[in-house]
Amino acid sequence: MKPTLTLYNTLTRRKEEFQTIHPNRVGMYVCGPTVYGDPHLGHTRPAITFDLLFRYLQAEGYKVRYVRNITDVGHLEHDADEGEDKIAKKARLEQLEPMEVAHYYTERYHKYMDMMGVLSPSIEPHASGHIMEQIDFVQRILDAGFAYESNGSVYFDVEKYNAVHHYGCLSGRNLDDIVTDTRTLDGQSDKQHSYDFALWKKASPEHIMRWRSPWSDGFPGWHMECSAMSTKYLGEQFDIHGGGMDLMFPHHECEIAQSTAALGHDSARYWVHNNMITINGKKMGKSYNNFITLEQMFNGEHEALEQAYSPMTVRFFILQAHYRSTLDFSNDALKAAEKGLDRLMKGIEALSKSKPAATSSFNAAELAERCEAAMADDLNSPMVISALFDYVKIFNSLADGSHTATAEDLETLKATVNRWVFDILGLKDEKAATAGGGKDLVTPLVEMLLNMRLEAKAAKNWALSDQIRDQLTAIGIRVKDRKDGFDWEIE
RNA sequence: GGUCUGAUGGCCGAGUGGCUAGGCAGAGGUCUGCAAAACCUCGUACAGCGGUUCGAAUCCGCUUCAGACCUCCA
Repeated sequence: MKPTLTLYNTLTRRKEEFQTIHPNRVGMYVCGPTVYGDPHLGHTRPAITFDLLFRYLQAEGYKVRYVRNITDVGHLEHDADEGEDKIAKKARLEQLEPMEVAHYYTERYHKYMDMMGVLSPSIEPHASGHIMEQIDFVQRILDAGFAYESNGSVYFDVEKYNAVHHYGCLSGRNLDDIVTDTRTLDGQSDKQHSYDFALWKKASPEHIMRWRSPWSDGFPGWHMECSAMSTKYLGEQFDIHGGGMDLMFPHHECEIAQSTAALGHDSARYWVHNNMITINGKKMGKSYNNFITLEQMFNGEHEALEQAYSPMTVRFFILQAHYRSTLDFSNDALKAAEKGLDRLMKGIEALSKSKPAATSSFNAAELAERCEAAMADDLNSPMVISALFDYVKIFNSLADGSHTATAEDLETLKATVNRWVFDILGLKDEKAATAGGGKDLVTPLVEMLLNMRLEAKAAKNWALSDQIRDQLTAIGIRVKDRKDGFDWEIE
C-alpha cells in the first residue's frame, strides 16, 4: 500500500492530501521565466522542483498535463504608466526586435534546462501567442463588473472585488494592510486606487509591442497571461499551480483575483511554492544583481566560483534540500554535493556489478518503501536521498560479501534505483555518459596495461606495478585494486 | 513600518514531543606490498531566556539575529 501524497498548499498553509479533480489525471500550471536574460541558478529551483513533481506524478501513474509558460510580453518594470516592458527594454538596449530577444533567451533557457535533466513540459505557451485569449479574459472580468476602463487601459477593481471575495487570501494579507503599505507611485495614473492592477495597458506611441483590442492599441497586464493560458489549456479548474515564493504577491494573488472575478472561483486547487536560492544569505536574483548564470556555473567563470560545477551537481545540490526551504549557495556546499553525487553513482555501479547469493542479509524492499514515504510527504527529496545513501553502503558491501543479496533482491534494488534515482530524481551518471565513446576505445588498452600490472604484482615487482599505476593516474585514469583484480575510472 | 518565514554539530541540510537523518570535511580502525576505493567506529548540534510536559531541537511566550514579500524578481 503506497502512502498518499500530501502537498503543502499555500492557500491553507498546511499539508493536504492530494486528490485529483479527474481520476488519474493531473493538470499543473507553473510560472516559467520572463525571457529577457540568461537563465541563472535561481531559475533552476522552480524548474527542478516542479520537474520533480512532474516526474513523480508520472511515475505514480498519473497522466499529467504540465503547462509552463514563457513570459515574452506584458511584464512591466513598474506597474505604472511609465513602466516599460522588459522584453521591449532589452530589445531597445540591444537594437533587436523584441521577438529576437525573447527567442534567443527562450532557446538559452531550454538548452540549460535540458542539460540539467529538466523535462520539457507538456505545453509551453507564449504570452505573445495568446493575446486574443487574454483580451477575452479581460472582457469577462469587465462583464462581471470587477474591472473598469480608464483612458484606454483596463484595471482590476480591487476594492469592489474585495467586498465580495478576499483579496490577499494567498499571501495572508488584507486590503487594509495593502492600502497603507502600497508605495505611492509618481505620475498621473489612470488607476482609481494605487492597489488596482492593469489587465490591459494602452501603449504609448513609442511602445513597440502592441496589439489591437476593444479598448486601445496596447498589451496585456503581466498577471493576465497565466489566468488566460491556464484556463485555455487546463480548464476553469485544475489541480496544481506552482511557482516561486516571490511570485506569491502580487502575481499569484492577482491571478486568483482575476480567475475568481471571471470564473466565479479560483482555478487552482493546490498552490505550491518553492523557496529561493540564496547567496551569502540573500536571495539570488535580478534585483540584487548577485546571480550566477548557469553558463557560469558550468564553466566556472564567475568571481564567486572556485571551480565549475556540472549540471547534475547543481541538480543534486537542489534536490538535497527540501523545496520549501531556502538553499544557500556556497562553494563548500556545491563541492559536497559533487562528491556525494559521485558516491551515489559509484554505489549504483557497485550494485550493477554485484553477484547474487543464496540469501539476502537485509531487507531489499525497504528502500522503495522509504523513498515512497519520503516523497509522498510533501516531496521530501532529501529524505529520499538519505535512504539511498544508506543503501549505497550496502551496495558497496556486496562486493566483499559483508552483505549478500539474492538474484531476485538484486533485481528489486536495481528497479528501485532506476525508478528513484533516474526516473524521479532525474539524475544521470555524467561520468559514465561523458566517458561513453571514449572509454570504449580506451578500455582494451587500459585493461591490457592493468593485466600487465597484475602480473607484475604477482611477481612482486612493485616498481613496475607502481609505475603503471602512476602513469595511468597521470593521464587521468584512477586505478582501484580489488581482491579479484582491478577497477578503473576516468577522472 | 506592515505581513510572513526561519535560526540545527566545522560546512550543507533533514527531522516537529521519547527512537541513528544523510552528504561533505575531520579523528581512529579494517583491508592492502604501498596507495586509492570500500567498510567499521567516533563527534555530549539543536540562537538565548522562561513556561507546558514523566519527557522538547520539536508545543507556548518573550528576547536577539537573519531572510522573504509589500516595486520587477524563479
